[in-house]
Amino acid sequence: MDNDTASSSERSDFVRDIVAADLREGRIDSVVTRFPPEPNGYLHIGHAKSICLNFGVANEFGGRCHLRFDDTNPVKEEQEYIDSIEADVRWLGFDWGEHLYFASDYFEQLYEWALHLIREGKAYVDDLAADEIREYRGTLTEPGRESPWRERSAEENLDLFERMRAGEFENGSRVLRAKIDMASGNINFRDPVVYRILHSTHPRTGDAWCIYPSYDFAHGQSDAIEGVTHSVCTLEFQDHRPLYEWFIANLPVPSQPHQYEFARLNLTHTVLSKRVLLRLVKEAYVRGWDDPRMPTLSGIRRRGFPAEGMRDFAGMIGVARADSVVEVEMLEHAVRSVLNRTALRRFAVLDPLKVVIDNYPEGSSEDMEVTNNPEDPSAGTRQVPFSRELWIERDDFMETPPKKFFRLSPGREVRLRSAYFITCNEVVKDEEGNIVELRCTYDPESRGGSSPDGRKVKATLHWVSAAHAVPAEVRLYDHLFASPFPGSGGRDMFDDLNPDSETILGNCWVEPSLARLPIGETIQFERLGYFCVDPDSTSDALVFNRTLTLKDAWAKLQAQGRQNTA
RNA sequence: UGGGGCGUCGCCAAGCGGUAAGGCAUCGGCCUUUGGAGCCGACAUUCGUAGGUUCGAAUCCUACCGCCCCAGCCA
Repeated sequence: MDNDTASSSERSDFVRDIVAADLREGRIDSVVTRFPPEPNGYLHIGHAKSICLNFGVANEFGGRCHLRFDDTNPVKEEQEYIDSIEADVRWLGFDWGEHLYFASDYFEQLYEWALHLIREGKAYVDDLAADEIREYRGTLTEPGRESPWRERSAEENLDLFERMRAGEFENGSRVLRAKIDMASGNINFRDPVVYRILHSTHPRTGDAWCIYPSYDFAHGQSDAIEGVTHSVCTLEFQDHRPLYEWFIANLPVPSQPHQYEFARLNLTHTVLSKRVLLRLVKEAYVRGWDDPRMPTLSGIRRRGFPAEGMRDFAGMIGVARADSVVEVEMLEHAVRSVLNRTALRRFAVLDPLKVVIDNYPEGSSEDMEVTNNPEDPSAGTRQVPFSRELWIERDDFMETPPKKFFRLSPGREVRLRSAYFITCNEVVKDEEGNIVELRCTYDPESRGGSSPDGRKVKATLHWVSAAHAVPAEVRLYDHLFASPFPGSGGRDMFDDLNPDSETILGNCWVEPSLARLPIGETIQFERLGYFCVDPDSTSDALVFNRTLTLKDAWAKLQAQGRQNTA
């Protein structure tokens, strides 16, 4: 398991500080954490932060991390989500070993503990309807009122609760509530609901139960059962911590876990909300949970992001308690940095322009040796066929080049990467004046890409031999949301969706070796960006996804120019 | 206006009484057979504000200001 990237293991944060101190001062013998997803959707980048934290801490301190599904609400949960979550955590690079658990494994024990509370006079069955409970709860500034059913006898409560379990009552007709303090400033203490009636089939327990524990009643006790020492969750659960502790203190649980909260991840141009992601999928704004534009782990995987980049990112952003919004550029940097080191370089032309080399022998071809990865000599070289007719990128040519355009133009000589120097002599156009072909000559002495006379050239272009190239579809991706803060300023988030988040190019040519690239491997199209094969590919129809562009100084210049003239 | 949190560079984030790490972004320069990568340099006299304690404060105290979370039988 490659969990110890430099960035994550060297960094410290308040959670790691607490764990280190607890270990050092003997409060615990070994650390136990858990990642507790509810299987009601797919995991996203925000979850990755939590996964890296929980598994990372366990790995670094020689403890263990459990994967526990918080499956206490059967109306929203599905087996599909359980399966995808397991696959995503594994993909991220973490291993829970034998420690796969489900809150539903503890339903019987939780039920016993509910009985315990009733016997102690610390819980009661309430007949109030949901809206009445809300009314009785009071407001943020006014205390609540006690339910008329609050003082039932333990016997009556026991009888009613058993009958709730037996299925005698309808959904919503009664709940079990902890009896704490209706006047507490902390609303979680105003007799929180502990069990509700839900006649619903559960993905794991089927129809064995029709009452289900609430999050507050299930979570801490599950931690206690598993011997979790540090129960790490996000900030919105801070107010629940006193309740978490109340249950632990009032129940005969086998261990004393503690809860710690950190700030959840927010990313610019991105929405990390299961509710919104579910809507994007259900209302077909995207093609599915694994659409390459989705911030889900399955989405970024399909997009070509390496798990290592995701982990490095988690290490870079740190863990703290202050609300924050991380710029996506940081994630993109982490991904590019891994890919620059590992991705094989290949040639592909996305918007082809024909080049004919007049002085190159007709009908012949030769193999050029091309470096696979200049960052990694051990990646070796490959042979790429070269011939008289080639495709180059349309925007690598300009008939009347502006000041800082270094690429090909009439009369100008450039290098074809790892091949020859060529000079453009003639621009061929159709009746409408569109450039359809460039007539060029090459310098046979410049084979490999340098001239014996030491002649310099200002640009290097990528190319593909027309006779050998393989056709492909290439899907370009950009931020799903055009605004850095979707939905800010009172706008509807969905109005901030980027209409150009996906651009499909159907007329691309890639070098022959790409016909056999396996799904899941991300490579670099030289000078263009990182790409991977999409699972939509078939043996005779290649489809590539653009993972990320390369940083592009020329594009930036152009953008600035456009801004200045606008 | 109840309760709980948080405020250090454009964005993350170290710092835990001894005189502001690092990363991303940005801007220069070098180098380059990817306008990629790499390299070098610049980038907070100041830590929400105002007072106080101290030889010394981002770190301690007080007050104020701002932002976030909580009124699901969701998690």
